Amino acid sequence: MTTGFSEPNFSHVAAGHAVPVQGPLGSVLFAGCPDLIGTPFSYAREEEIYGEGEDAEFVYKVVSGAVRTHKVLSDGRRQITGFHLPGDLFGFEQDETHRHSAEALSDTKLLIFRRRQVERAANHRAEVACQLWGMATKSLRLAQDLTLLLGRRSAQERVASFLMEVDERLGGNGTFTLPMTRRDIADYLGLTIETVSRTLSQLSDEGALQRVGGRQISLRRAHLRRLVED
Amino acid sequence: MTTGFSEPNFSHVAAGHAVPVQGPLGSVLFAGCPDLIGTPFSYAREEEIYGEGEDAEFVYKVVSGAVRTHKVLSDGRRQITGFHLPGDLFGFEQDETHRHSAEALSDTKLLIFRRRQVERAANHRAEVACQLWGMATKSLRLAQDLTLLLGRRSAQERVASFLMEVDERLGGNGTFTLPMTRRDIADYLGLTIETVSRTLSQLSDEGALQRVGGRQISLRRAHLRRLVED
DNA sequence: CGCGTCTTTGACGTCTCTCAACAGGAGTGG
DNA sequence: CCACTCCTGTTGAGAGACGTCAAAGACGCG
Repeated sequence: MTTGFSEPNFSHVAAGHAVPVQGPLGSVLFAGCPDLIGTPFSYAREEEIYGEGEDAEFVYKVVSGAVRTHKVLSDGRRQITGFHLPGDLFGFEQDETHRHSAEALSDTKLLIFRRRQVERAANHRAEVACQLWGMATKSLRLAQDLTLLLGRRSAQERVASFLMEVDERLGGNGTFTLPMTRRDIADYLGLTIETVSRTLSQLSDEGALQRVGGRQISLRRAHLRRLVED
Repeated sequence: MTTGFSEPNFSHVAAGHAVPVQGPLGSVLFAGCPDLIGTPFSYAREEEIYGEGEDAEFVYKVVSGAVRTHKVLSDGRRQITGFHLPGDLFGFEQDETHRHSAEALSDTKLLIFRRRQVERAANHRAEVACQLWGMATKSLRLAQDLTLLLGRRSAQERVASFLMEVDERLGGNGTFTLPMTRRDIADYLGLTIETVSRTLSQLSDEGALQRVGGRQISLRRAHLRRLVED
């Protein structure tokens, strides 16, 4: 099942992390709209891209690196609503302000678009509006998958499901390095870092995966799949 | 319980009531597109509108009544992903099949649109595509709010937040009758019916609300608001 | 009135959280 | 090269919130 990574939002864009980064002028985002050329921009690890409540002036597309978007309560509880990898578009809002925050997981390159320009293009070109509609629909489906995960799945199911999703997004060969900390994982899965850590140890003991250090993981996918059957 | 299987007999209904189309909220859906006239259709309480995995041939707009959409796991665990009230559009998918099920909470009237027709209209008219984009974005925002609720809020916060949301969507005067069962509430909030019931009793004991029978509720909104501050 | 469904309440179990200590790496400076 | 610190991750013990199981009350409907 899906754990809510936002996937590349336009099917004609090459899928996965191995997207060849086209030069800023070669971006196929909003193809056919030469006026919608994104501006390249770089962010350092843990750098904030925008904060909740700020004016939503720009829209962002990941070129390389990774981004998380999240919401926070006043007492510090945090819920990550999505991880965004190369090819993903994020930061769109209906209102004038962002309803969540966005930060770079690692050193990250983005393309930035002026929201007003994108909206104007959508108003005039059905093709662009349909792309945006499709993007929103896809994000919605991912959010609803996450809803099921958070509302009805155990800690073990959440972690197993998460690992399989990461594997898929990062190449799907069963071996990868987690690009985020335990805290990010916990705040995405609605758990604590201790529960995430314990669950990983338990999965390792059961032979569902092998670990090298904290981040590098090899999955036994058949084993994991049995744990999250729906 | 539902015995009647809803099989939208299109031509029959269309013949019966070819009616001008306008939502009760006054919004005209797909204005300026006379070819996008929805067909009225009625569903009984608890009747299935469509099921997970079925072909997504139609899109639906609520005229009166209420609808729930949900996902289920093979062992019966259920997560309601949304309640849809008059004016809401639901049932749109990116793929060819529905990723969740939809049922009528109470006797419900809908407008049914052929998905292909809507998509064709969106492809030609930026105005229509923008409407669809806006509705999808609104649903997305609600889904992300639910994500935070499920991932990081206590049972009391979930129930209190839910009650305020229902109040708002049902007029916002603080007194209303819940249109759904405890099971629906529980499956929406990621809790059990016992926990929902106990939490309601507790809120009542604390003076945060008053109850008449099982469904009718008067909120002390100032009190409730303190419980869900973010 | 009788029956089924929905809701409430109680007793108990358990999964996850909280609090706390410790281990392993990476970076820094002596 | 080693000592030190910071940061992330792991593990343990105990607590607490919510779930499970069970029974009884409330409500609606034929």
